[in-house]
Amino acid sequence: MARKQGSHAETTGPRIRDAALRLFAQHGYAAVSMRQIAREVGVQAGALYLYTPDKQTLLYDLMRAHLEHLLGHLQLPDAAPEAQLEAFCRHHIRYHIDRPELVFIAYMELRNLETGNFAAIEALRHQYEDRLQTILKAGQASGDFALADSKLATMAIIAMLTGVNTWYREGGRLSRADVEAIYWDMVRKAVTA
Amino acid sequence: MARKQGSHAETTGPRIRDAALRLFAQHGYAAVSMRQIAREVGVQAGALYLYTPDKQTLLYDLMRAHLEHLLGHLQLPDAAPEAQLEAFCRHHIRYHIDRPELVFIAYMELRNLETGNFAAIEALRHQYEDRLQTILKAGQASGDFALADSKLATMAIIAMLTGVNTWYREGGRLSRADVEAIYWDMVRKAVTA
DNA sequence: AGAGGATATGAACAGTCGTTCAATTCATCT
DNA sequence: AGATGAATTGAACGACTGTTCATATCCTCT
Repeated sequence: MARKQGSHAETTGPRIRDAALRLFAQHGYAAVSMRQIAREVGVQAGALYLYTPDKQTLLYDLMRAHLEHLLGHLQLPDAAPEAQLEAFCRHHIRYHIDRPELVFIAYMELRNLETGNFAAIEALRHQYEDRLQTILKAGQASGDFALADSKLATMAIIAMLTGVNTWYREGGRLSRADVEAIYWDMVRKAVTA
Repeated sequence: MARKQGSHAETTGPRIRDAALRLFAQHGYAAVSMRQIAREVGVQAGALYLYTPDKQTLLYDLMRAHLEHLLGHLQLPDAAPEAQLEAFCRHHIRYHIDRPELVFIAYMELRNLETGNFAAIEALRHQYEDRLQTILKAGQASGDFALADSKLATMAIIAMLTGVNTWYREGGRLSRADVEAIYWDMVRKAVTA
């Protein structure tokens, strides 16, 4: 007994990642079984292993793709620190609003990564944080920003911006442009001299 | 076969909650088995059920106790909005620094609560958020604060402050008083007119 | 000394877990 | 038409899951 329909090799892979993403975000990595993912895709559990070596890699690939995409799309203008910071904030919020499930997983499931995978993801995360801290330090040096501690300010800003995903829902009271503007205003005031 | 030593009724209960707290925080609720918790306490799995009706209640009780404690200890001075906001921020940071594992669980394991338990926890969380939003609205009314949106500012401030637990480690570069002061400075600037 | 209750054990239950693999089906190519 | 190989099934593996319960032990009270 095998396939009931034609071949689906090109679509099954992405559909597995989509289902895993959705289910991991909803119930958590540990609470989701390979059989649940398979059912969602409309396939038997064994078939998943044609597309991923194991469950752990399924999680790791989702997280790595997310962080590489986040880093790759961060384009900062060759401008003053304040303009760079604005670009960073708007990029961060926009990206997070567009991919709530990926963002959620990348933060929540860190502890379910095996040692080597965890280190790789953490390295990417630090790269991203460093981009922000570099901006803040430049602003300190130029006198544009007044910060007691650039590392702490980095973490505070990222936490604040990422928090948008705890409440923002598409079609709500505020548009994405509103949200960007309001958050940027608070960040600007918090760091400005 | 049964107990090897004397009775431990008064200590076993708390030790189970401690072990559950630590293990849930480290590996996640779904990834921790009752047998792991029992092993940590030095007891067989069956004995856990003398102290909790089931695993779910173990989680729920931890989260409820945490939020009730957080709310119960929030004493705001009868003063101007800025002084109230400072008290709120310092309380929040202090509380979070002191109980990183409880805070972590209360946020991360929301999705593992059954419907009724989830609603109860969410109600407590909203109560806490409302305390902050009330301060912010008062500041808006008095002209002390300049906020585009008090609800959004509430969420932004809480996210920023809670983020302290992603990086703060006891005995690190900054003292708890330093951290409180730096965060409060950023919040004050972000909301001030 | 003996009874009674609180505390704990350890085996058992039925179910689920991630993963493997021989067998099977289908599309494509010759 | 027949062969090839990719795609998939479904059964099976041993291990582990939360929970229950008869049984056993120890402390306390009489």
